[in-house]
Amino acid sequence: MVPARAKRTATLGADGTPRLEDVAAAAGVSISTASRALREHPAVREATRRKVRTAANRLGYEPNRMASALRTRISSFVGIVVPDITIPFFGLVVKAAQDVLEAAGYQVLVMNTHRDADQERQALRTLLSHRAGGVMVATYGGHDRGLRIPLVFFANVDEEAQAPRVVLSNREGIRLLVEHLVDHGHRRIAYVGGAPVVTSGSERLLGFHAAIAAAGLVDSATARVSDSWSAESAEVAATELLGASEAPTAFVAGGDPFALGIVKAVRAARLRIPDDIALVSFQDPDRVGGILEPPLTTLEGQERELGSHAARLLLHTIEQGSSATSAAEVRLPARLVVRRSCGCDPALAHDPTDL
Amino acid sequence: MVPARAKRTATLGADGTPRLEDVAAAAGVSISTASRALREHPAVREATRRKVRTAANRLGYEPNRMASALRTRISSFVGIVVPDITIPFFGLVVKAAQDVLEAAGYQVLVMNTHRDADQERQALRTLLSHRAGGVMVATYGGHDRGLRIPLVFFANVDEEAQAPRVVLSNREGIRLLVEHLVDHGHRRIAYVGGAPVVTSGSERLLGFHAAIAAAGLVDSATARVSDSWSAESAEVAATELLGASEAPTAFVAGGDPFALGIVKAVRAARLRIPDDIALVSFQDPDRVGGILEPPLTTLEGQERELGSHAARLLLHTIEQGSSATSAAEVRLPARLVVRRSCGCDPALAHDPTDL
DNA sequence: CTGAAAGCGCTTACAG
DNA sequence: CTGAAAGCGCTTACAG
Repeated sequence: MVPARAKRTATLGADGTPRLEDVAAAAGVSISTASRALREHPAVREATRRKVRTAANRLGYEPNRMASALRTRISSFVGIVVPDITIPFFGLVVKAAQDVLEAAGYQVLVMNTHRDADQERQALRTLLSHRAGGVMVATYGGHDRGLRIPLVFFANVDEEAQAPRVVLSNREGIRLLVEHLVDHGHRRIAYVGGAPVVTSGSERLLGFHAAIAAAGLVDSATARVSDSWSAESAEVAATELLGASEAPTAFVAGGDPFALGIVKAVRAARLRIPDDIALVSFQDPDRVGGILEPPLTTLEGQERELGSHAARLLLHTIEQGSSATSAAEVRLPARLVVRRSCGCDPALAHDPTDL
Repeated sequence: MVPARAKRTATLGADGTPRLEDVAAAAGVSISTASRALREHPAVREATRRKVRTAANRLGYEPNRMASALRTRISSFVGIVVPDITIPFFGLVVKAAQDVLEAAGYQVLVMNTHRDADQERQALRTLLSHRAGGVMVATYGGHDRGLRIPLVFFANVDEEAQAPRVVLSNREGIRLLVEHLVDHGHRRIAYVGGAPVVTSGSERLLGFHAAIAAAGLVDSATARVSDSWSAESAEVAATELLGASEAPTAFVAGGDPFALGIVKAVRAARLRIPDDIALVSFQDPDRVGGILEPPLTTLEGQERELGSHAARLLLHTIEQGSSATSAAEVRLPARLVVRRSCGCDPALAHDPTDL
């Protein structure tokens, strides 16, 4: 004879976790009823619901989302594809996106591509194999336009693709930076930024050329560009520019690593910022604030806005189904944050034209 | 009559993606054979294999990993639970772990707990519902000891739990830092670090008291502690300590935000590092290097080692099954990196006792 | 070497 | 209000 207790012990699933079947058995109802009760289906008597919930709690039942996703065809995943999650900019964007995506019930799969189109392709395949409900990507060119997943681009975009996107005001931002230097009286302004192989590289570079032209300055080979987005490459470029005969009096950095490299080059040349050389940057390498001396005049960081906007846009795109594949574009406005590296003393004046 | 082409067009699965069934039909074989062919099963004729592969490629077939995971009971997920992925320390650890985990065929689900035990519990439940094969956690106390998932702790550990762990040499590291200051001749040394609610907080604090005692110094309420791990809290604490009658001549920071707060407090007091006040830190807030002036004497960063060790340990634990739940502990050795904030001039001498 | 059938853990029309 | 049955897309003994 089997002891009474043994009858109570549920026969767990083969993987050791209790299944719906075990909950149903423990509650003395059918599997269908157990399923409905747990998902608050209205057509379940309150008493039954309670019985089932109690059993589920007692067994520590946690529904298998792989199984329910398979059955309902509702994915619980969304992918985010970035060059590298340890780059602070992307880390912050991903975090902001993750917060809204998780609130919507999705689990986020973050994939790093290391700025490599092949790895991006691979990441997208992996996401497809997990039947991600949608994907956010900051592209390096590796996505396949025939991909059958709702997709939104952020930061780095494939211009040709028919997909919604949310981007920074790259050109406009660089223009604000250049104009500010011009207001300070600078005429020989150099640019060090990312290579135009990706949106953030190309739009900022274009923006620099346009702004220089608009200011009526001569644009004489003072733009340097790097594939690696490294401080080292920027340091080399800035050192070279500083050593030229007609050396620049001011630098525009096309991103935080570039600003850092420029700072190092200027220090190595025993020059001072802003006294000898002015510096403004698209992004601030000193994200926590207060480390870098002097603090940099930059654009306002918009990682959170970028991430949450892109996430909401993706959610929207997923809901739409494949019906409306309009290529909505959200462009976040650029705002200048004046600090000291440009030559301003924010404590005294906010408008550099007052100087 | 159906046109010939229609017969070729596979009937896709209800979610629009081709299924194994579609590949099989296109290749003119059974579903079982298609499955075997795609997974390189030896008992499949080369010609058949080729037919199937061709069909799969033509259709853009990507196996549904949810379905295969369900069938094989082999999870494709592993979870990593951290306080906040945007904290550089955790970002780097996660990245390193992700690299080894992905190489082993897993997808990584990163969960943020915001230093909240309840959110940690919730994260673990979510991971369970996705039938993660294992979990790496830097705990804030929210994990359930009855959790049925292979688990390894990293950085922040539950001492009571029976689980493998990989941690920094917190005590030893702080001792190296304190001893170095003592070698510089300091006698009034203050500590600002994290609250002892988590391993990195408690072990470092304990390490400070022990090191001070070992050096024969008086330990007079010069240790300040913060729950928030914020630079702001450290700035307040350091300002207070600097204003005291017997003000410290040197600070030990229990983590990077604390170092930053101390730097700010010292600057605000118009004191210089290291001339007026020496500073050493468990971690370097200037991760890219070269921003902070003077560069900080710290311990060597071990994020990559921590991440990859923990990942490998988890992989090992998963393989073992539930059989061997030994609580292996890996403790990474602490190494001092002498820079300038302690008073050393690394260009002149590496051994401070030479000064 | 290949195929038919069972089953992983769920959900949901369809009956009752 | 509840249950039996089919099926999501796979894999894998079991026959042949």
